Amino acid sequence: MSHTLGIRQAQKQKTRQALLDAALRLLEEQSLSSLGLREVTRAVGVAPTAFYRHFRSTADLGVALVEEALGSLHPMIRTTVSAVDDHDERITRAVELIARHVDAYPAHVRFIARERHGGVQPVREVIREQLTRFTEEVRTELAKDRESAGWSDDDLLMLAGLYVDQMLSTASLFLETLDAPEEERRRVERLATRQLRLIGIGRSHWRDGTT
Amino acid sequence: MSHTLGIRQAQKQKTRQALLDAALRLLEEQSLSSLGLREVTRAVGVAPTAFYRHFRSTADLGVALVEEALGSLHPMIRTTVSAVDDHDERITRAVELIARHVDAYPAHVRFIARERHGGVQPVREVIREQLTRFTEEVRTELAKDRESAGWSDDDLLMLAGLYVDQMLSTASLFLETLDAPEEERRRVERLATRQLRLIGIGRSHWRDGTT
DNA sequence: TGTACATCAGTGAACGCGCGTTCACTGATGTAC
DNA sequence: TGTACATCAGTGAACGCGCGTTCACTGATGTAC
Repeated sequence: MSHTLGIRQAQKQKTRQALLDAALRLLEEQSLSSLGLREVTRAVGVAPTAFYRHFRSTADLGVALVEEALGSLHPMIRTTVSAVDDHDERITRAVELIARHVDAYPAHVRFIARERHGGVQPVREVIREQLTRFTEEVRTELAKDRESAGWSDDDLLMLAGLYVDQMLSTASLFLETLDAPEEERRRVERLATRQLRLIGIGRSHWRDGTT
Repeated sequence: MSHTLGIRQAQKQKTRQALLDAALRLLEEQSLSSLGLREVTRAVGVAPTAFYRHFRSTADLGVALVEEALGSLHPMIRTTVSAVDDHDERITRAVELIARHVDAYPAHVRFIARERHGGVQPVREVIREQLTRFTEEVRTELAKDRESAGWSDDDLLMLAGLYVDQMLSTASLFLETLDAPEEERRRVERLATRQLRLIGIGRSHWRDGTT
């Protein structure tokens, strides 16, 4: 830590983070388009006007939350998809990774699922951009497999899209098992594993006779 | 029409439908949890208090919208999935059906995509129930294929879930192409077709060597 | 190290506004005879 | 067919409340010399 922040900057950061944290908690039970600025400041214990020192609006705060939720996820995706050679091993790892991520950051996952198609346009847009990046990163990793020889970039992107959709859908199912018996969670794990396996089988026989 | 409604009942139905239509239009640019009762009645041109003659709350209206959006879809799904024997033909038909449905009812589709993970619990719940029904219906249709011989009910449900997820994701992509050049729509058509085809290939090789 | 001035995160009062909900009502429609 | 009463979809005034935003402010932190 060579360049320590001044006291003033550090305090500002702290308040900003408190606003983000409070908003995320409030968003577990409502959507961004109904989140009030006063609601957030009340939860933090600062004056309503303090909000404007950090964000222009709740939509602006939402954009910051997207970056907090998805920004740090890229390296993780990358290493998981590429990690192993054995297919079943890779699938098991991916499903476990998703389960652990949902456990660790349930509010972030719920926020993304909710606002991906939510009522706040700039937030939808920035989520879409991040998911596009993810899909392209997955394609890059898939391209490295021996199995991808002869695949067009376009077909690889199609496959990557299928995987990303599948991961989001699985994350959303895991969210619903947070307050459910362990049995439910194992059911979802098994379902997601088989779905990924079926996609993998489709991949390995893609254009078998047509090339 | 043997049992005509009385004048009073007919007028009531008309107002109720006007409220649903106005709400659906307003929901194109916001989510249900921020939709105001006064907003809806203002758009229809009735007094705010008239709202209570039809719905207990905007959440209640949301539940009615889900039934309007998804209730009538079951026979359509059923016939499309089963219709044809040829795989590619079936896929082409399904993708076209989705495209046409999104064209005809964009606001309904957007509403379902938005509120599926939205901030209003009873609405989420009723959407989940409908989607579960769809998945089970798709399983029933898949079970009729010759190809499904030897498949467990559980595996068929897994496959049906994959198809339903895929259809929702495709509908959502088509939504984004409504104001885009025709070229974009054809791109989505092609993407969805290939993804469904890949899943179909996975299906036909499922457990090739393990049974 | 000390002093004088600049910066700026957070304050608190005030505003106008639209919200959901209550209530007693009106008058067209429905029903019983 | 006509009359007397019941029903009930939609009205309009009123309420208390929390909202987003403005503004001049305070006082701790930062900076220049």
